[in-house]
Amino acid sequence: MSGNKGKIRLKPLHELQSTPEHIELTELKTPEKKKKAGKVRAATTQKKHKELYKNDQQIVANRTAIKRSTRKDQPPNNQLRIDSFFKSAAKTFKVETLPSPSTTKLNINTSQRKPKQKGRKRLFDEETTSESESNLKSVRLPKRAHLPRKAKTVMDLVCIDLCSDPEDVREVKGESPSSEKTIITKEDFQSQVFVTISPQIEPVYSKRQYRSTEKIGSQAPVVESKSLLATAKVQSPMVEIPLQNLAGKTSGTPSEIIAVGASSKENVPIGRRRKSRLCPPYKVIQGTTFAVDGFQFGDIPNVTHYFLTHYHADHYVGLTRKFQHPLYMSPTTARLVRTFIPIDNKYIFEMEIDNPFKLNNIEITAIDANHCPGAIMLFFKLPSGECILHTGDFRASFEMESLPIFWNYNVDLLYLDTTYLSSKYEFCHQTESIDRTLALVREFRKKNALKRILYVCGSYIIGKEKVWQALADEFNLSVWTEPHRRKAIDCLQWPELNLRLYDNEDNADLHILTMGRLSYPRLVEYFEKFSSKYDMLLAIRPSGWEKDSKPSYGKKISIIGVEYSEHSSYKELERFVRFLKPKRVISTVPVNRDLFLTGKVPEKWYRFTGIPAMLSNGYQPSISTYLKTPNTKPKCKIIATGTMTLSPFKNENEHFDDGRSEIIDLVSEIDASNGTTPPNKVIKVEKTPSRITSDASDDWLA
DNA sequence: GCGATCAGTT
DNA sequence: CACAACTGATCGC
Repeated sequence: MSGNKGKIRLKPLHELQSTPEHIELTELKTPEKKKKAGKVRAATTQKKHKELYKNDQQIVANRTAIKRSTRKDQPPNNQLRIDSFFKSAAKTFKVETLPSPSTTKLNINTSQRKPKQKGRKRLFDEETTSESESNLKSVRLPKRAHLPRKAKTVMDLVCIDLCSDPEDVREVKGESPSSEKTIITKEDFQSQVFVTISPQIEPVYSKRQYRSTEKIGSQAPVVESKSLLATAKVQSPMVEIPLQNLAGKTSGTPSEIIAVGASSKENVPIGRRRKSRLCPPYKVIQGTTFAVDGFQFGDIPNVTHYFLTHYHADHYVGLTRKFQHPLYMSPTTARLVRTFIPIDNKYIFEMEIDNPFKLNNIEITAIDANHCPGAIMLFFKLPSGECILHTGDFRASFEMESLPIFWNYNVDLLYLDTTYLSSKYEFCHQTESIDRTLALVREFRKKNALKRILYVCGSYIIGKEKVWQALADEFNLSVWTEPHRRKAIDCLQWPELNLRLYDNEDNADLHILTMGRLSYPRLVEYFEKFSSKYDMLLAIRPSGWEKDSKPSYGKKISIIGVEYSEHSSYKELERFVRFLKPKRVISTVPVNRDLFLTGKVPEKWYRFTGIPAMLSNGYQPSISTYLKTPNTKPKCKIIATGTMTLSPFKNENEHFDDGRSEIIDLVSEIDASNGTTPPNKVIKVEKTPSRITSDASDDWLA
């Protein structure tokens, strides 16, 4: 693995210096029109709904379902199980789920629901042998019936508006959060909280209404509102940052906001939508002036530098051409941003992976996040010595545990991607997902050996590339994708992908399409265009939600759902947190689409006595990391048979208390305070070696 | 046309 | 139904 060192490529800071100081923390006026350098949003052209498949009565005949084994102990023959190979890996990983208050909290919704059925909802029934016209229509037709957007009102619905006026909201909830659950009384709300009022008659309820009573606590007010729930949660121990320091300013229009108790029906027009929301505390790194993936909150007070962890819409949301602050990201993400969001290039700064640099006297290292291409985690070393890791979106892996930076520094505070923070989320390694996919497709090809097959694979703008790359390689397929995604892929500088790509869809046997197009009716529609050239279409849908889904095989259209996740599974999360053993953990993932409501990581994962067993064993890369990474060799030093170190061996005595050691760090320092960029200033930190014992790196949890 | 927001989709 | 990450529509400027 990399030693988290090397050179960095940053722009001279003096170019940048003028910007943060002179930017007013008010909203910037729209600049004069620039050329259309790329749209973030897809064109919103009116889509005409065709009548579907009038003559397509025979589509779903002849289902010869190939059963995919979902049992993990019975992988396909051709497949090597990672956790079998590494005997000590996931297999020996046994942790009881704990009935912590947070878990209860998270599962409240679930517990009130009907018993779950397993697996994804089928698009069409397995037993059905033909799909009637009306059936198809019923799937396709129900577009949304739009209600006018202004049609919000407060009737018996009380809306606590978290987002309109941060100053006031802060007063409400800004008290220092206690470590215990806070009970909020109805009076608290009625005396202080503001609501959104609108003059319209028709109430528009969101799909899900919340009765917050049981959810917050028995004494919580009975109010139906998603936002109220959020407000309450801000006081919960999940948010550990005092809001006073972090709440974002917004430009809430006073007319939008009136206090509870005012007459709701006479009403102030809702007017323009609020410009920005209140910034949740986890968007700003404690003890710094850095914001991570927080672009939809206007100019966040006291924030001088912004970071974008990866180019996915839910993370760059709010990032527009008007953005005028220093913005840091990986080179890949930077290429994507430059391609799709016409931000002035002078604000874009690239961080090379594993190469630390300094900003405001804080050392920052970008670490590969094992999410989508260009996704990074951020490691901050504060002048106080405190270390903070922000995972961004990530998929924890054994390989990550090999990173020296995690061995050389204790993580005091962990901002964690808790997307799958529930024990029900368990899925296999990506390589296993791919193996399963290939096996299914191989079988499909065998059964339809004489047929001409058009392959379709679902994808986001970026992400899931490994799936279709494996398909293309295995079956020697030429690939085409939609122009927008093609532009994105070209930014990835991933030669193996580009080798496979063709500009013309007619020359390609594998089409990469937006996930949303992989529904059965849309595939039928899609296939019409190619029906003269192909006999069948096989769609592969890779998603974390495809667990236990069965392939649907039709006469023409077949769909295979593949369990494939770019986020950590529950167990991977737990393992990672236990490995790092941070002092505190803050979740960065909202639950129920409420920015202020995030998951709570079980304290058991990081508040245990003693040090993690792994640390006592010294530095241990997983064997796969070691074997696959020839670069590690220069850093390795065989010091005895059966013992090795991945760190330069310098001085036996310079061990930390916990037995860890530190490798050489090369740090290019940029002094933001005086605006100068010391030419290649390098700070050398040299510390001691690591002790390597065996590769039993996974036994420490047992 | 742009940006914000919401609903709907896999 | 869960979720992430869109896509598409609408609204206000």
